Amino acid sequence: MTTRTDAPSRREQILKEAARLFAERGFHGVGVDEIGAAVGISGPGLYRHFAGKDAMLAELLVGISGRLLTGARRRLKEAGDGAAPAGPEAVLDSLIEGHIDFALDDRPLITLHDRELDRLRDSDRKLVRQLQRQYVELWVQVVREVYPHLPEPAARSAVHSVFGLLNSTPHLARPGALPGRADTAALLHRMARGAFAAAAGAE
Amino acid sequence: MTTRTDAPSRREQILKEAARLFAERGFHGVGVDEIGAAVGISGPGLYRHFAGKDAMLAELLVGISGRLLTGARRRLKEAGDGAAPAGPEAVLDSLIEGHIDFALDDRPLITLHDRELDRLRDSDRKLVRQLQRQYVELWVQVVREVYPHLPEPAARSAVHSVFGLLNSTPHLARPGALPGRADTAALLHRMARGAFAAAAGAE
DNA sequence: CAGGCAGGTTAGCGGTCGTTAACCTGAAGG
DNA sequence: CCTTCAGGTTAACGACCGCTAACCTGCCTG
Repeated sequence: MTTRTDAPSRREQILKEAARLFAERGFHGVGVDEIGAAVGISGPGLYRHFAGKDAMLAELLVGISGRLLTGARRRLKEAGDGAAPAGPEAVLDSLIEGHIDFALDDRPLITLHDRELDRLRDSDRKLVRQLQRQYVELWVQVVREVYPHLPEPAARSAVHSVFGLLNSTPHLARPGALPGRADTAALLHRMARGAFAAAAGAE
Repeated sequence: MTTRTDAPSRREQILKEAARLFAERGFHGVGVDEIGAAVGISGPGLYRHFAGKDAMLAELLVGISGRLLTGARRRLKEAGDGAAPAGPEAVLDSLIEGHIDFALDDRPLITLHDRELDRLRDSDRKLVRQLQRQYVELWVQVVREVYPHLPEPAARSAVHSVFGLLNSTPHLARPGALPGRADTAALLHRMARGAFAAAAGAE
């Protein structure tokens, strides 16, 4: 059978370029003509695929938040399966690894994720915030299993701060001039664990 | 003599409100009429104080980068003075403390600092980037004094990541619902030190 | 008291931008 | 072969926005 699931399908092509442009110059800083030009069509042709410029941003942000959350849930469940369920430390490592993969592979989306949220319609913004909140709470629970005496507010602050740390990848040198992906991922992972440990240390 | 250095001087008032609005809705998302309204005058009255909207953003970003850098240099020098010069660990703590103070006191500026840089004229952008680079290099040097066996590229990445961690404060709950300023500062400080230690740990 | 100037005001211009309207075209289907 | 339709095109509209022009006004100063 010839089902080609890898077809980039124009729609996804548009979303990818739009994400890049929005991340580079901000939502209001990019015109629809530019987005069209980036995929080889021009201006209003985009309206055959999306209801409007807002709809592109909405689909991007909902998609990001959703994928982050479902990925985290999958990792949590996988850790719980198996004959010997993994300890909370392994689950935390898995969450960190997943977030790093995302931050390294989809830099533009990471940038958009906490930058253009306020440009959404109320309903979309609520949805995205809800997904984000669930993602955070999932992390908070795991962190508190690893460090049981860390109070919940401190754990939540720590999670947000570690997100800030992991999401700093867009600032880490433009092309591949830096120490290779694997090394960067390892460094970020170590720092995240170190930050959590220190958060739980003196409190 | 009657020199009142505390006069909020309209100009600073405008800058403060502009910073808040830019941080909330993005540079392109805010109109000059809104900025004017925020300080009680309306629209074009701003042009008595600034050459244009771009000039406000430029002054904000140059000001931030400059204050961060001069603050860090001052702390470095103060540590070197005195009969018993402070060790590198104390200097690093001082840098972290200064950055946290800034992040907690000027949230809108922190947000603008790495978000709207590309909206500047070439000359201003170069200046800001140069100031930022010097600030980063200053941190890198101090970090490498504390952890001498940490290679420079890793140290630079670690510094950027810690900035991401410290600059996450805008995401930490809107009003003062969270655990008080001092506790937040202490938590961030601990996490930053833990992250650096972990960065130097396995490499 | 005259004059200048700092610091406002409103009206309006010129450009840009998101969106719609109207039209075109090539490929698939009966 | 005719129709249909997905996926484009260009033209143009309406709104908005940054900025300028022209004018006003109270305060300081000689």
